[in-house]
Amino acid sequence: MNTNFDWSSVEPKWRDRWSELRVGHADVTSTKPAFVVALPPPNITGALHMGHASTFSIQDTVCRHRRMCGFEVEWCPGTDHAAIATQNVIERQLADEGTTKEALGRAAFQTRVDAWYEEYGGRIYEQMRRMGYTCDWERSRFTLDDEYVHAIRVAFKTLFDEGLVYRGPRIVNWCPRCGSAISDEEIDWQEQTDTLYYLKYPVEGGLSITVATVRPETMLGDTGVAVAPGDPRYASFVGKHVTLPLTWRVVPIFEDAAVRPEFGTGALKVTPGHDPTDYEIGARHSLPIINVIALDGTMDVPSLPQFNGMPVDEAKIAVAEALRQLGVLVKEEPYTHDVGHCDRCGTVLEPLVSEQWWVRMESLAAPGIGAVDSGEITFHPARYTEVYLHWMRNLRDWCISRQIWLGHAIPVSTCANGHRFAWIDPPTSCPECGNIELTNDPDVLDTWFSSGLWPFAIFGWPRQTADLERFYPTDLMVTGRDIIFLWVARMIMNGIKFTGRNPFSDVLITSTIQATDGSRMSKSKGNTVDPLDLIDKYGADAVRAWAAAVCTSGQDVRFDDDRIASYQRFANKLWQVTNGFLVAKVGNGSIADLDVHPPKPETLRPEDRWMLAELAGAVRACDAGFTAYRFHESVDALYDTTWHSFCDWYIEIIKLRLADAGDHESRRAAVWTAVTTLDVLLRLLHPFMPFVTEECAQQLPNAAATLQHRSWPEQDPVWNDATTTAAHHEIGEAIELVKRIRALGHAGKVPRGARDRIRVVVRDAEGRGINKHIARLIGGLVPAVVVESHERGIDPAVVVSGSLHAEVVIADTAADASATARQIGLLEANVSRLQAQLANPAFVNGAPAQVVDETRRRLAEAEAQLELLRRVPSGGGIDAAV
RNA sequence: GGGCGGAUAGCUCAGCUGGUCAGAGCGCCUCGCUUACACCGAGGAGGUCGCGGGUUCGAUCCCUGCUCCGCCCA
Repeated sequence: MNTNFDWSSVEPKWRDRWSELRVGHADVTSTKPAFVVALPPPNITGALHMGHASTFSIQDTVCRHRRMCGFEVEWCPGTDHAAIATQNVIERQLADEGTTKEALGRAAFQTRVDAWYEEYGGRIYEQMRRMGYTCDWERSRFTLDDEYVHAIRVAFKTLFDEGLVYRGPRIVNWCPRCGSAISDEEIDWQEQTDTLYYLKYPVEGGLSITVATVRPETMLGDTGVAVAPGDPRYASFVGKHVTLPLTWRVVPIFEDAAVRPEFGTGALKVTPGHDPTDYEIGARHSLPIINVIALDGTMDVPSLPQFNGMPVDEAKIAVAEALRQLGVLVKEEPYTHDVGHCDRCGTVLEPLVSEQWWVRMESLAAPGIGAVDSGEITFHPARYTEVYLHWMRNLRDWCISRQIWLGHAIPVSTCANGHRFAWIDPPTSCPECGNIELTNDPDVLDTWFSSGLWPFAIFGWPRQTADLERFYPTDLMVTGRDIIFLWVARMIMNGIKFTGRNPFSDVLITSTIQATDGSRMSKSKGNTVDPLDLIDKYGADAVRAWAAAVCTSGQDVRFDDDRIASYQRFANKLWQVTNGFLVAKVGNGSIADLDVHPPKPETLRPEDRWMLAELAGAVRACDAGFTAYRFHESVDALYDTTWHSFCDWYIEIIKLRLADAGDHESRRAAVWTAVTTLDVLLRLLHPFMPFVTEECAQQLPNAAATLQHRSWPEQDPVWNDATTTAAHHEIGEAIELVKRIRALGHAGKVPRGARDRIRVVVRDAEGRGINKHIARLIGGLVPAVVVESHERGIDPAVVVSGSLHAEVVIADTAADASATARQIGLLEANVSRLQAQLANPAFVNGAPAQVVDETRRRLAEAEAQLELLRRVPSGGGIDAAV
């Protein structure tokens, strides 16, 4: 018989149960207050990775919590068509088959895509179910759904008609492999070491000026040389002209603030056609733009056939060599810098000017800034507020067109008469002139354009659906910080623009999961961790609890097997105390035997109230964690209370009472307290560890079909009343005393069967015996016999805890004075420190009275304890005090 | 170049608005297979809280400089 928690058999059972009960489904007609989360849609053909596991787990935890708090929770899941990523996959497949998408044609290519979606689509949903997520699966959305496409077209047409979307030539980040523009936010910057070339250009009047560049091949497209304003080295050059070698073009020297005088020589070659900064400089000085690099990443310089058609890498060498021949290349040195790569395929990006669709951001950004600036939308942790605002205040127009085949076609057509118009339903004629010869725009939309509509498009916008009415705006957005710009910002701007409302009120940015060594997890490095493997190894509960315990501090988190394992052991501990102890032992194997009629408060023993007070603390800490989005505080408090307060102390304390069948009233109070405590803890833990808590709760009396139907625990007045507070203090002292007795070298090592060799006398501060109940309780916890007095002439070891102290004697063994001596040493150090503090008039006068009083109290207590420890062992006459 | 975050026990990390805040988990050492749990229990060792200044009666916690990591923006 397996005596441990077996998640592999328990998890499928509860997944099915939650599904049957439609736990995740929200009733649009419910009268409960709504709590809504829009799941950031993962790629439809992707696999669950650690980033998903952490952000999704937290969303599920919050949703489960809110359900128990009485909210109608809508957690709407969905998937993204991931155009570039999917197209890359299909293209690789085609390459393996020795063909290309162009050879295949659009229609056949689409068939391949559909087959791919068919085969792998929805796989991630299965993986999410394995994590125990309670999304509203019945409302799941896909960004290629007809209804969603409709929303995208309406949004686009609105922007188009208002002039907020335009088409025009501008510099873009071009991926030669994908054959498409990508946005600034999709650049993967990688550090690499190249050569910095110093080129000495002739200047009119026999002078020369030297520029530094890592891209000599672009000099074929240079149209100027810039220096920093007021740079004394070049003051006399400004206004003169340079004759560029090779092209023999004559270009001006001028000043521009973008030039960093300390870089290179302080003179910058300006290539508006192939560098974003240069493009802006060129615009400021009306420089011509010359394209010298084609869309396929080869040189496009027909007038220089020796370079024309050459890949840029080769051209760089060739141009440098040609310049060297001319004596223009005067110096080379290694140079390390960041180079932009396509974050989808890793190809080095080529900045170049091309015709694209753009969104004017200014008027969209302003209200998006206001919503966060005013506090209507709150970021957690708060420091991301500034990150967001800084980005929003420096927005450039957003390139939304992509030259790929897969995705949402840009809903724009042009008629034979040149009228260009946006449409919602595919048009048959020009709305302006009726012409029926229409040409559709060949580009597709950036996927972030479509997913930026997510929080309202999922509920049917632009139609005024019941869902939209009920569930929008949403409440919480949980995601990683890498997509604050790509996504969160766009959702906020779009939400305000199209619905007039903020799409959510709170944004929780979770930490990034790093590899064990602190490096970035990536497939190419081969250091990724598959969450499904973790589930197999430790159970979904452990993975989820770990995610919650670790992923909300805002700091990056290193993956840690051992830490996850600790939550797996915790799940086992919960299962053991429930099934192995309460049900099997206390209940004699049957729930029915767990007599849990509420006892009269006066029959509760101090230790019962101690447990309830600890429980109250757990509820408070757990609630505080949820409120502040600091879930590790919740998890830590629940872990500690469950394992240490409940299992280590309370259960151990009541074992004697439970064994005493004669005292029904006491037994009932203990069973009730234990079951009540466990029931509350299970409910508190359920959002974090849903499987094991369901399994355990099912073993308790009056179980509901699922903990999701139970209410969130609220504190009972009894947990916090004066009697309980006093009991908490009293038992706390007793527990501390037990720890100190155990810490006596001998006591800890005496075999349990020989406990009568150790005798303990427990007394209060005045040296009187303490009440029998507490004495018996202590006796049950230490391997010793508690007696009323020692025989004359034996020196006991003494330990002290608050108002209690214990004198310990071990038969046939000299008293271990070292523990006592050590405690004396600690107390002496403490006393002198506190005395010094109180002797300082600046402290007594300057510190708050409360702090001074507390310091005095601690000093008095330490002195009293010290006095006791010094007196008793040497006094010898222990029994005289009785 | 600008900005943000981090530097606390051997490891991974908690420590919210300065006054028991020096903690947890894992690892390690010593005991114990005690009738829920060896996926366990009891006990223990281990840190001048990166370095230098400063503010304060008092700083891991505030300010400043420095060093070393990581990230973002340019």
